[in-house]
Amino acid sequence: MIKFILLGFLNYQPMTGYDLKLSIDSSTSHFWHAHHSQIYTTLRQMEQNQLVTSVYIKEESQPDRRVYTITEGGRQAMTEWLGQSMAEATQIKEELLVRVFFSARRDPQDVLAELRLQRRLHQEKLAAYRQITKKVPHMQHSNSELLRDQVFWRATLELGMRYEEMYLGWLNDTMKTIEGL
Amino acid sequence: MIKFILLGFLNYQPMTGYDLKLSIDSSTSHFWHAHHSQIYTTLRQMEQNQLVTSVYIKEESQPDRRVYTITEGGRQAMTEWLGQSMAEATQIKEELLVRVFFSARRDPQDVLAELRLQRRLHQEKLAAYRQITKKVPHMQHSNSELLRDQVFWRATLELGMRYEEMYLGWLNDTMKTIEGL
DNA sequence: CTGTCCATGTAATTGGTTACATGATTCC
DNA sequence: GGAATCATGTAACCAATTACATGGACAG
Repeated sequence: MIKFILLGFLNYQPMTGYDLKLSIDSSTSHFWHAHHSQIYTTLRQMEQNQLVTSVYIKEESQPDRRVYTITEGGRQAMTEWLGQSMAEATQIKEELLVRVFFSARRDPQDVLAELRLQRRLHQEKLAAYRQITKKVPHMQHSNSELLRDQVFWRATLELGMRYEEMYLGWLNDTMKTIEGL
Repeated sequence: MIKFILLGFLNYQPMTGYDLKLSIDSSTSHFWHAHHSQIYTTLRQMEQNQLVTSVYIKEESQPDRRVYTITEGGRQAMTEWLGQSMAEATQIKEELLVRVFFSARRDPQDVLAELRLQRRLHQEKLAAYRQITKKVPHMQHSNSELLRDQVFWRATLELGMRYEEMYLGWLNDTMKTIEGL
């Protein structure tokens, strides 16, 4: 999966592993994150499979960099991947729900404390999303290609925000239910 | 993670790997699923770590079964795990959002078709959740311990439903946005 | 006679996380 | 003097998926 995120970004412009890590952290990490170790190793694999090429650039007074460029084969692989629609809905993996599921025998006060902590964390996430949304419109007067991209980027942000709002509502209601026990 | 789901169920009663698979499929799979291969191998590991014990039961005219029972150590491990609250919010992994993020250059009709397909899948999920909720109240007149469990089970179901509703709303709105391009 | 249910496992591989490891520059 | 930024990698490990493998009972 991370392979296609890397191809997606390299399709815009050549980049180093480090740049890619920054790009991911500030955009797709909300729905798909990666550690630098995985990024570097995946890029190497992709080079072996001729999806990208790389040049090693010696710098003075700065660390050397390895710049990756997407190949025609890489573009094809990306187009092909986007070409066939996902045929299933993603299955959720939520550790907190596992914990809630088995929480009947726990001290309700402990459960409430945990949910309160989660509420704080999700409030922070929501606030972070809102910060990003404020920044995106600044690019409004750019070319139409970027404008098109922004529509789709915003859509992903939008889901992130609705998710956090939904989650916060659920946390509050669940806390009320537990208080009423 | 799957370890604690298995401990959680075995805390109710002794079970075989097969039973555990069925239990997971009909309950926690909405927020944490597992293949039978993982369940069987994890149970073996857990036995080595003395969290569970097993007895092999020879059956006639039915397949033999291996019944697992939780140990005192297993109970402790579960209590300890529940004891320390999660300190982070779970990070989402949504393949569809990766696809949407990089969909600006795709034919909008293809994107719309994909989202429509997703809508159908999520509608089915929501319908399935609603079916389950209808069945749970049947156990209303059971003992208070089970009743307490049900509160927490319902809470997880509730998040599942809200999630699907939110997702469907987002799909519809995103489709509208794309149609307007 | 075909498919589904019951029931259990192993093996291979991929994907992802955590830890280890280095080193210069710049800002406070 | 210390922390943060830039920049790249390897190694070990754990978790999870997919595929391989078997076989009787029973219902349609």
